[in-house]
Amino acid sequence: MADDTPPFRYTATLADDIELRWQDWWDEHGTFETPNPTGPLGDAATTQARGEKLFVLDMFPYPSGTGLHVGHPLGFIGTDVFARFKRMTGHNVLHTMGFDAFGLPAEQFAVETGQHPAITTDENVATYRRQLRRLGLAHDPRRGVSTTDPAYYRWTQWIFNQIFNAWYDAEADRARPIAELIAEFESGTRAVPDGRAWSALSPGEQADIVNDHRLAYVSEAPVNWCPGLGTVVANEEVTADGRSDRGNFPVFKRNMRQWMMRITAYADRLIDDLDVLDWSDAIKTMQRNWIGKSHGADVDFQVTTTSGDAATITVFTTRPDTLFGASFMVLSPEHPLVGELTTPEQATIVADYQQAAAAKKDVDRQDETREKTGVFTGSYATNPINGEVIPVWIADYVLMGYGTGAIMAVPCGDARDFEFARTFGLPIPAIQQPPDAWFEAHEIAPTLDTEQWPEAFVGDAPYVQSSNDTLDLNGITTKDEGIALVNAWLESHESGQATITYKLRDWLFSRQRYWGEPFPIVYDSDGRPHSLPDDMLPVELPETDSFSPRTFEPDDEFSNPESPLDRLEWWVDVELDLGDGVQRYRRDTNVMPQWAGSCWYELRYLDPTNENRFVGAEVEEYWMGPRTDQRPDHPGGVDLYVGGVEHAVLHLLYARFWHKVLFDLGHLTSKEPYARLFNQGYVQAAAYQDERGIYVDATKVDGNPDDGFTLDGRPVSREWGKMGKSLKNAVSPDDMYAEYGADTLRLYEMATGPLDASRPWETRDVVGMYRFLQRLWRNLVDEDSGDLVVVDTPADDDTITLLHRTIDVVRTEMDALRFNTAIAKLIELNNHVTKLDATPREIAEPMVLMLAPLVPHVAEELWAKLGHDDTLTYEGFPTADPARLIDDTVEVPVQINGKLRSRIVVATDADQATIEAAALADDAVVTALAGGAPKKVIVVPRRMVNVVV
RNA sequence: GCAGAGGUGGCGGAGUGGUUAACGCGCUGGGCUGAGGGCCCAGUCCUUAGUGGAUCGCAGGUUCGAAUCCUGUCCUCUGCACCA
Repeated sequence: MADDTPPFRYTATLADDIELRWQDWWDEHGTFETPNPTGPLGDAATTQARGEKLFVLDMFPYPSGTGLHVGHPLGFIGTDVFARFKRMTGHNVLHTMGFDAFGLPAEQFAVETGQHPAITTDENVATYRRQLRRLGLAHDPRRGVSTTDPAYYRWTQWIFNQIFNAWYDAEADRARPIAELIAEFESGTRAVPDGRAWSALSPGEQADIVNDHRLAYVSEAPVNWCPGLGTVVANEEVTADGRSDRGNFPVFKRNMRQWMMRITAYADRLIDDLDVLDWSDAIKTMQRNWIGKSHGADVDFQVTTTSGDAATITVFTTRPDTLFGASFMVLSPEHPLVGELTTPEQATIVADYQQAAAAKKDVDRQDETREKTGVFTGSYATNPINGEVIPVWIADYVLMGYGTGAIMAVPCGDARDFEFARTFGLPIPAIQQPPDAWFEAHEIAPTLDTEQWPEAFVGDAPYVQSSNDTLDLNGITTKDEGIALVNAWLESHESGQATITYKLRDWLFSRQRYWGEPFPIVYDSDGRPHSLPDDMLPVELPETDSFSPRTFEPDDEFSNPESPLDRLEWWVDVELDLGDGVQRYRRDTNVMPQWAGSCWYELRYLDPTNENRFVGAEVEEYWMGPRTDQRPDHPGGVDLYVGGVEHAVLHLLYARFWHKVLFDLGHLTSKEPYARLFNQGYVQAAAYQDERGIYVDATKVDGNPDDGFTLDGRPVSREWGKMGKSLKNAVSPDDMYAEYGADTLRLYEMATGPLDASRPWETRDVVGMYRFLQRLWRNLVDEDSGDLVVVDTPADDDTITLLHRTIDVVRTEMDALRFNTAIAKLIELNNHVTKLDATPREIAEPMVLMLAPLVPHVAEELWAKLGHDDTLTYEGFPTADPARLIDDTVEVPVQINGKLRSRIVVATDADQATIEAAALADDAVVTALAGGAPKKVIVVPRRMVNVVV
């Protein structure tokens, strides 16, 4: 900077001074502390005075070791602007931020640096807090919880116990305390599964039955074992190509004894309640797809095993109406009946096929482009609906993990079955008459001879060749009707039943890692789990230096998980009195997955210091209770939740599940955690790769799109990607603070586009918003003296009108989270003020207030210079005078044949005839008419006139 | 393949039946300033320079009038994917 820069110009240095000063002021005055109606943070009077409640929430940030980049705070700034705006329009706004600090990446970072994860986590959190504070976010600092704090995870463990000590009553369609289940067994109102009397069971047998009902249960089941991570992971954490979400290691299906959460009990409610959520259809669709509910039927096919016994193959189908077209069956190679159905002649070929299928990686098995493969078992089954004897095959396109692991193949109506039948020369009977248009599209004449069909017909069409002695579908045209008739027939003939299946599996909840919440569970000498009572919580994570998990070669499928906690014999072995006198127990050595802490954090924000309850009942009802005043079916929950789409199925599904359990058990009044979800876009940035395809540091690249890009003289190629460490294109907010200040950064991020759109980061564009703030500053402050230059003389009429129009638009746009257009309007107003001889106070004050949510520091500073001695946080947002929104006269475009030819000025309330007369008198129109009469004149008052000649 | 979102100046984006292109960046010229930077003004599709013409992925259509509505088509992004 040169010496002659005016001392009070709005420079980065001045911005830095203003911003730090106001951040301290806000902290000292507790400006952003939000009162609760009651409880530890209770202040009923202030709560009342602040106005209607509003809970604004950002997705729980995970404090990574590399600190923030400018892409992270996009949503944080958006929620801050919105929350500040709402404070100024009479709302009691709750907005805070804590940290999701447990989990794999924290632990991996700790392993890399050799530091204990507790230390690195604390450092990372401190860095995040510093960087976020520097942005001027108006968070209530008292509520910023961390999941790694024992005072926090004490309640995470308490919630686990609630889930453990609950079961799902399918009849009541809700979770209930496990004690009520035991009471039902004891009283005999609920029958014991094997029919014996409850009192006849040993205590151990009783415990096993009860444990089988719990919402959190230990089970030996196929799980995703990831040797590269040394832990099992949930289905949701496995990518489509069978690798781990974190680390991209191979994942293997293995039977292991693990903790599961019975999320499947909630499948229907998780789908149905999507209807009452204000979420995007895209996210709702993703959740529905993940839950994957499909209606269909289980159909029983009778077979005779090679040893002559009768057996039943049950298949699941969504199209029982096509049963008449089932011409063969296909079992998964892993299906338990395969052995008994394989004839000696086929034994070798079947065994070979099974072996080949087992050896295939999931990746290969899911490659749909490959040829259909499969082998015949040698056995035949009977189609229950028409008595046809059909061959039983095995093929790896049928998966054991879905439905029953067996399908009936209806090749005429299913693309895969069709392809399979063609490949192996199996019959393809037609059971529907496709419409003529279908044949035309395939350029063949209509025929039921499927030999001529190029592919399966999938859709609604009249059934043909679909009848037996007691059922006739022929002529029926809708599949719903067909399904209903076949289902009824199957049930009355005891050959099957209507049923529903889900793709959703129970949630695998345990991890063999160190950096997570320990389970509040111990095992007795029989190996049965017991939850620890409240007064033994929290179960603190034990101190140890050996926090690294045992990991394996990523493809070492048959390795076994070893939890770091297993090694801590002093901690694992305990003597406790759980009611039956002091006994020895072994602690559970798993830890919870990272999702646990984020399943309920929004509830702890409400009442972070409550030591008696995870959240006070009245506090929860105040902040999250159903807003039936807004709409009758409002489920309750956070008023605005902002975050990226990447959590569409993981976090959002898990959190909804926990919330519903807590709701069922009577701990909450809201039945959903997040009433409104808004998905922000991402900040993308140019990333560069060298000739080897390795990403290089984007800040060191020279060049431009026309001449190409280089690094140290060598060419590099450019692409756009999500900003982050892996693409080496991160820009730190610290650099932006230093160069322009936080207000400029905030403004730039909000101005580059609507909040839900992804946008490229261009550091060189930031200067535009910096200049805007400089012009704003100069309109109010003398750059040489620092004195206010605002005058108390009234503003002229045009300026006042512009002010009110700006207020009108800015209010609407901010309320709708469209900050980019609000900023554009404010720039226009400021540009107009720039042209005035002096800035009238009656313009300056509302302009500063309107800018306050966006650029709070400079707004506070100007507000103070304008003579106010308190923060503007709770000042009323300016209100537009409706009379100022309408002019006396209006300029109306005059079109001739739809082309703009002239403009006329008429009174705003002029009637059609007056406007038409004025238009016809216009020179351009007179010329165009050349003395003739117009064919037609269209007049839209206040909008336009169109003269057709 | 299926589903969803989207294609607007050199760039990010406004505008969703009525004056197309708000606001910002970049670029060009001029002015102020000792240079730099900054600020101010004008311009930035074509143009024979006209109160001219074209234009919102492409092609049709509806309408007095289309970026906006409809049909088809191409492309991009996101999600799902042998799910029975």
